[in-house]
Amino acid sequence: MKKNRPKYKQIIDAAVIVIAENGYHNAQVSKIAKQARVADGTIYLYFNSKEDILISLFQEKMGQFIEKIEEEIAGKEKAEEKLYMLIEKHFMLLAEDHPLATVTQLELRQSNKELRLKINEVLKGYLHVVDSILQTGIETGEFDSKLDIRLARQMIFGTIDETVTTWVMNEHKYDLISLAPKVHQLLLTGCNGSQPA
Amino acid sequence: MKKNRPKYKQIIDAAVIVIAENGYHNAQVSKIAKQARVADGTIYLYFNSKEDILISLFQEKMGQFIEKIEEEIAGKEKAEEKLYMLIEKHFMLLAEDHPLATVTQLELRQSNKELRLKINEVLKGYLHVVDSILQTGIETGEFDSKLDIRLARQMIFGTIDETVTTWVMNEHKYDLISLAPKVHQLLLTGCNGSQPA
Amino acid sequence: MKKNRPKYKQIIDAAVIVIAENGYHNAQVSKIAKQARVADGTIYLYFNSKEDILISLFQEKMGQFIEKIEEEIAGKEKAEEKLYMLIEKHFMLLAEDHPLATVTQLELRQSNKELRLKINEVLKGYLHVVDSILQTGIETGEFDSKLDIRLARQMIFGTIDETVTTWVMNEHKYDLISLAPKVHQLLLTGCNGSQPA
Amino acid sequence: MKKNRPKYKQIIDAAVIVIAENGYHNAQVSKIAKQARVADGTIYLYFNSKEDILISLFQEKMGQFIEKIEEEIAGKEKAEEKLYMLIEKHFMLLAEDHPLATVTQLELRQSNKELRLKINEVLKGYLHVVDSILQTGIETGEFDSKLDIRLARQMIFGTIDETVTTWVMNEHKYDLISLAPKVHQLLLTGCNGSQPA
DNA sequence: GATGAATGAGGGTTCATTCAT
DNA sequence: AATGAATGAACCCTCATTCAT
Repeated sequence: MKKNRPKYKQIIDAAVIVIAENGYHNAQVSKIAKQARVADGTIYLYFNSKEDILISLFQEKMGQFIEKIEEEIAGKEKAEEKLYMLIEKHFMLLAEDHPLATVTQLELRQSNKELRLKINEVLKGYLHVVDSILQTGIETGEFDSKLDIRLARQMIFGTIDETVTTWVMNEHKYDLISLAPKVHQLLLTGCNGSQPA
Repeated sequence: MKKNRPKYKQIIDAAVIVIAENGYHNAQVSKIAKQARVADGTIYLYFNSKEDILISLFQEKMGQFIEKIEEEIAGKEKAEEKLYMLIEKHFMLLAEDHPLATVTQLELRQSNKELRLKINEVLKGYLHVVDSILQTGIETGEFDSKLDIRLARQMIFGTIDETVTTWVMNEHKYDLISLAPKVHQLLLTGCNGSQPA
Repeated sequence: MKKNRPKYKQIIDAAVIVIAENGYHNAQVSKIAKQARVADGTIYLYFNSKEDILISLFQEKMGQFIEKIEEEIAGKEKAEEKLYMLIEKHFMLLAEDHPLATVTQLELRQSNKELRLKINEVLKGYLHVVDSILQTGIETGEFDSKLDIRLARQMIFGTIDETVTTWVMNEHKYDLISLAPKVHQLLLTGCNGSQPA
Repeated sequence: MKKNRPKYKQIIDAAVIVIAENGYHNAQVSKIAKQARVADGTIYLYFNSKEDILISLFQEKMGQFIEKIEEEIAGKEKAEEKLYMLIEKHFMLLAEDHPLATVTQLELRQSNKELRLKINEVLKGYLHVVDSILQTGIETGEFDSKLDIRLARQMIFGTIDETVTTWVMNEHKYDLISLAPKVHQLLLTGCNGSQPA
């Protein structure tokens, strides 16, 4: 299995650094190879194409990302708490890895439509987590039973994503994690609907 | 003034179509010229560079976009109504111009960081409109006075944007405009906070 | 006759200035037109092509150049004096028109082989003047009767030309005209051969 | 070291041939690559730009040129003999490589001012050789002690250069080398001044 | 497995020239 | 005669990918 060989991760980590430092359009394969301390040709022993590196990067990183969030959420019972953990962990994981945040929020979005569709495939895992939180909330009666799950999911993802992107655009110059409570509050009331608290 | 000559708009409209059909990275200047029925060199009588076409495209289209929304909003008094018009008009304008929707939601985001920063400059006009709605709502007592305007703005823009992007990603195959009431409802309760209605 | 219409000279003078200021490769037709205060298209009422401007420029300027030198020389009897006037006048005419000097010594030499051959055609007029001086010198006994006229001519032209080019390369920062006596002395002894003075 | 790999010389030799055959302005990189039997991109593994090819070409060829002349001169004691060897070797080296002669005398002079300045840098090596001959001549008493070295150097270089250029312009149709004795004679008396031989 | 030299297709831009007004 | 907007051919360079070693 190629994914278990040390150079596989080595190349992906190199790609994150190179893209964060140089931008998507200046992240040539040869730069990634140099950063990973392998020969250009070696890249192609582990990946089929440059695009494959980027998809794998996203899968690998987003996979860990979702796993960690799921662990965090599993321990909570109420949807409200789960939502809070989702937001906080999301912010934390990106706040502690600036290059990754830059790559996922800005650089990887410069890829072509085809690649973005594949990335969206990976994102579905994240959206399932959001859905399950909403489902829990409806079952526990925390959320309005008439809540449109698809729209609520778009609101939650859209708001969190926009918040992180704005933070990255502002060059990480304020504290992202401390925004979690307010974002949580905003989204929560959105999901509550007009029902009494 | 170059912007008033017919070929200026002709080229921008051609650019929207070519980018929508071929994707950002396959939108060669020569293709845009052919679509606009002008010679390649003519492009450079109206624009300084390919990037300049894209920035102008965004400014031109987004400028009209914001203008139309502002007209719509001006007639309403309550923040709630203004917010509704913002969402509905936003959806309508993009629903009636699929190529433009594809270009603004997917393709133009593939541009490099520098171009994206310029695009953000243009977007500020939109965000000001959102801010003024929020301000109105706080003044009329419709919204929670402790509302964090920056976060609320990010929620509103993030949600609307994500909703449109998802619709585009799904190849416009369901009706976007009819989502307006529910999105409105979601965002409204988010802004209301826990105060009684 | 096109050459007598005022715009003809106007364009040629503009060309000299534009080439001197911008260099041969940055002397676009549109720049020359702007400098001459005519429309781009007007150029082509007076010249067949850009190359034609350059050839005409050289013919016009070099024609006057040779005329002036011939006038100066006609008044002298001895070859030695004629040679001195040739050198001094050559230096003077270029020293008093720096843009022309830059254009003829540096910029016009960047033209293609074909143009250079045409320029050489024009130069023949100058070389005939040199030849006639040499002829005079041989007839008066001032110069060695076994002198190879072609080589002597190349020495005279080559030395004068190289001296001017070096002066232009050094940005005209020393006095060219005052070099005339020494250059004259050098060339004269070269022509004298080993015969007693 | 790139300069020692076989393709480096291969490309430079191809450039000489392509420029000689097509002229400076028709010597596209792709033509040079084809002549050198390498891919276009390979050129850029050895040179930074097209201009870099030309500078390297001149340095490489002129470097060998000067070296060979120096070897020849070192064996002679009298300035007169050294001068003769300079002229003869200069003529010989160009007479036996027509493409190189065409390139150095005609084509490379069409380059822009910046490139020409770099070429002049290389030419200084040649001029130093001329200077050292003049110095020798003054020390041995062969040349007039009041000789202006700068002007004499310009005469020598200008005469030789003009002689070669004229020969190239006439498509090498007469024998260049056999002109050496007469050119030598001309330049020698120029340097002798009026002193007795 | 690993290397890195070699490949070659692809595109934004310039500018001499034309021609309808 | 004069204009200047429009034309479109031409070219240097980059970089993802390959393959002989």
